[in-house]
Amino acid sequence: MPTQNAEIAAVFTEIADLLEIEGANPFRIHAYRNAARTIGELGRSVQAMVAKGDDLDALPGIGADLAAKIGEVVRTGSCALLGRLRKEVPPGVAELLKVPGLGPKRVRALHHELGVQTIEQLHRAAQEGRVQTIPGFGPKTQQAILEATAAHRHDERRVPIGVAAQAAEPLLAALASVPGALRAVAAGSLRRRRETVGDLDLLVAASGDSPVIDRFIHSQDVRQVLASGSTKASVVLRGGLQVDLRVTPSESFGAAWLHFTGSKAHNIALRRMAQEKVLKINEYGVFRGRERIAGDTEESVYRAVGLSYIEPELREDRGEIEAARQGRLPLLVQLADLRGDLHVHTRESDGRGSLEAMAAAARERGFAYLAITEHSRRLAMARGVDPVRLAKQIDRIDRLNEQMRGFTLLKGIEVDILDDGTLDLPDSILQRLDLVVGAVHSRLDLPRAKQTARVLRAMDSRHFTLLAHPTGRLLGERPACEIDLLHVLRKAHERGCFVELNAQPQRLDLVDTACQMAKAEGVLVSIDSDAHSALDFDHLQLGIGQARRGWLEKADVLNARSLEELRPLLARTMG
DNA sequence: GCCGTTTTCGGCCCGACTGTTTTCAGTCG
Repeated sequence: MPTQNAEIAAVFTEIADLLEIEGANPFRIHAYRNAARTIGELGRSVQAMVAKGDDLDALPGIGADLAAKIGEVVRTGSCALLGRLRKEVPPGVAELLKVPGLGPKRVRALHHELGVQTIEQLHRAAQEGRVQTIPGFGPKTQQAILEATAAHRHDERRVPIGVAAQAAEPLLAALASVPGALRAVAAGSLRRRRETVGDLDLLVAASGDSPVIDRFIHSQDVRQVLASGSTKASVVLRGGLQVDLRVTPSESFGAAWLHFTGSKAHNIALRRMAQEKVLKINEYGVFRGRERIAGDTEESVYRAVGLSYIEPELREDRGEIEAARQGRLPLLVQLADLRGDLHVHTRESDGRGSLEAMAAAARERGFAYLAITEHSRRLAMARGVDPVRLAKQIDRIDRLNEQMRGFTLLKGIEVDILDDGTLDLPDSILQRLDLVVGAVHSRLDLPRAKQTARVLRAMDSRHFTLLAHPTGRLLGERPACEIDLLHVLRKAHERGCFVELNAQPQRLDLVDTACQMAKAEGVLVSIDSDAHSALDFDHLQLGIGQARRGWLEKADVLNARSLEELRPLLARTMG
């Protein structure tokens, strides 16, 4: 199997991490990170480009040196620089960078002064009070480290769904091409679109003599084979992800898919229903006595127990079985329902595409509108705009809109909600916009009452339209801030404004249960990419998955509205 | 390490906060 772009990106990311701990030139480090991002987001296979002899240094941020290193990684799977760095920095130390509050300097100090090499050891050192003995570390830092490492240990094995989905794609393609394989699909939490995935569960329908398992365990991506039999195999990929593969005959495909999709709680509830009807469900089908009465499709299994088909995203035993029984399952929102995107950046702030390029990309996806929402001045690092620059962009958008037919750019801003709940830009400029997306980027550590009051005050602004990434959480990196979401949602309903489901893979903020809460409170959810390049529109698929887990239907989604329907909804908040 | 030149070396990412200081280093977004 090919060297994935993601693997090359991982090599460069690791190099950057290790260089950082060594205290290398920050711009050199940045070059490696930038290259990792470019390659990770590239729509084409870098390996294929190397094979064709394409000029890699034509890619932005890739020069002669990095192009050569890419070639090296494609050929050998690694590169000499990484090998050298790994010898100099013990394994695990780079992991310490993931602990919130720890950067390269502190990691180096912890390693040199205390010999700490793993998050586990760091946790113990903090518990034993050794961290605060290092110069520059005090009791508060030690306490913060203690809490952060405790949280980190909790879910360290799960990967974000964006990563899992990307890993699954080439595996499924390879499996489907094995002789005798009829169909290869994802199951498990990936198919249920959970925001993080522990193991990848893959299912292949194949004839009995198909060499699916053999090909799978001998593929280049596999680092370790944990188990391998005639119908299932478990392996660990080079990236560390565990993959469980099941092979099933096609007559049992539906039952197997249902079984391995789960969730466990959903399956148990289903089997209980079947028992009442004197039926038995397992991964091979639905049985009455010895007679197999269903199982080739999932629909047939549900039908056999008197239920309509339940979408995978709902299969959590959170009321979906009762809803199916009563025929009141939601008709879940789909990617194709989205008519536009209300949170997007261009290179005017920290995005990478031009206004025109982002508009073209949105249009290409069949969108009717796109809101341009740069950061505001407070976020200086992201080149946030001040009123003067924003006014210029407004004029540019007006001119651009005059040239376009059937597509509209909306004038917006992702304005910072300051510590006291005021907005980072004056009303005089906000009133010229079609929508104002408000976001918290600082002081995510405020106590619940203060954080809530801060956001409520921001919503009091007559121009406030949409609350971006409402909890600020970053998967595996930063927990959600303390905030009373119910209170915020009720305020949003009262003010006629909206909340966002930010579809960035590391955010997916709101969580599924909060989507349900928004729906219950009558607050429309905007599913936005927060795109910083044209490729980021792909993230919307993840947002849709999350929304579906939150039982959202087309009618619950703000940007599933046509422009004509959207305008008055935005206007209502702007008066 | 890349880039863009006034073509071969200097600029690239900056403001605010926190905790630890006694004037600032480290981290974050």
